Amino acid sequence: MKNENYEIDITQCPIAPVQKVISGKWNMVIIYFLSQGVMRFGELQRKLPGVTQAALTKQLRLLEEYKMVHREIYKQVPPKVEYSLTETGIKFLPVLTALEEWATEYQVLESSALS
Amino acid sequence: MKNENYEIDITQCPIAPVQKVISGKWNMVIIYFLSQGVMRFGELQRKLPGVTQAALTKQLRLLEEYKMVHREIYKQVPPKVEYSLTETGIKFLPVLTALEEWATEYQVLESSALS
DNA sequence: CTGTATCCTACGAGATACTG
DNA sequence: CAGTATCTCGTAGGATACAG
Repeated sequence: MKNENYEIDITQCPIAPVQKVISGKWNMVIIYFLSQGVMRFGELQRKLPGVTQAALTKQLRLLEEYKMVHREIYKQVPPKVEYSLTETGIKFLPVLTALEEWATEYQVLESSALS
Repeated sequence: MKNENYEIDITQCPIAPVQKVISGKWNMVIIYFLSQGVMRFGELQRKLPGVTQAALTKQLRLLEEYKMVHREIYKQVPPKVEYSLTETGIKFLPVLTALEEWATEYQVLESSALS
């Protein structure tokens, strides 16, 4: 009961199955920041202006489910939770780097060639 | 009136501004298929099982706006429209390749390490 | 501090029917 | 063939309040 409702099953396109991982408003941004090191919930939230606790939590749970991020809970008061990339998440970084490079170029285009 | 309503403006994360380009259910898949060559509307639709004309059209218009795809209209009856990647779109391919590689590995994980 | 639990709204995207 | 025009629905994601 995890991807039964996900109708994209195209054998012709290898990226279709992982489309959900890269979608989502904050996914990539979260991964980006986590690539710089382990972070606590609050830290992460402060990095993402405009995200609400509820939204951030939901996104993190998703990324956890996708095995992208690891959640380390410290049993203490006040609570402390640290997020970090998993092996799979780390293997994803080349994608992020490529995207980052492209984004930089793209921005140049946007400010020159576009209206 | 194009990104005024797009509140992510984080200077700290370079990929935030292009997040919209990679989101969307079909964007990446479309780019993937267009990377294999110029395609007509109908061809593209047949490649994407489950997509409706309305949805595909909308996505293509978006990708056009993002300067990712080029739309070539042949003034004739019946109409013929060909879609292809722009320069920006082609520069994006490394990202797609990286994602593709990762996706392949990821699939392996999903079928072995996951329940 | 790090969450849940609701409520609410905007938007993506499918279904369907119609046009040049 | 390649679109538009509506309608509808599900869901992502914001606001807010409360909890351990």
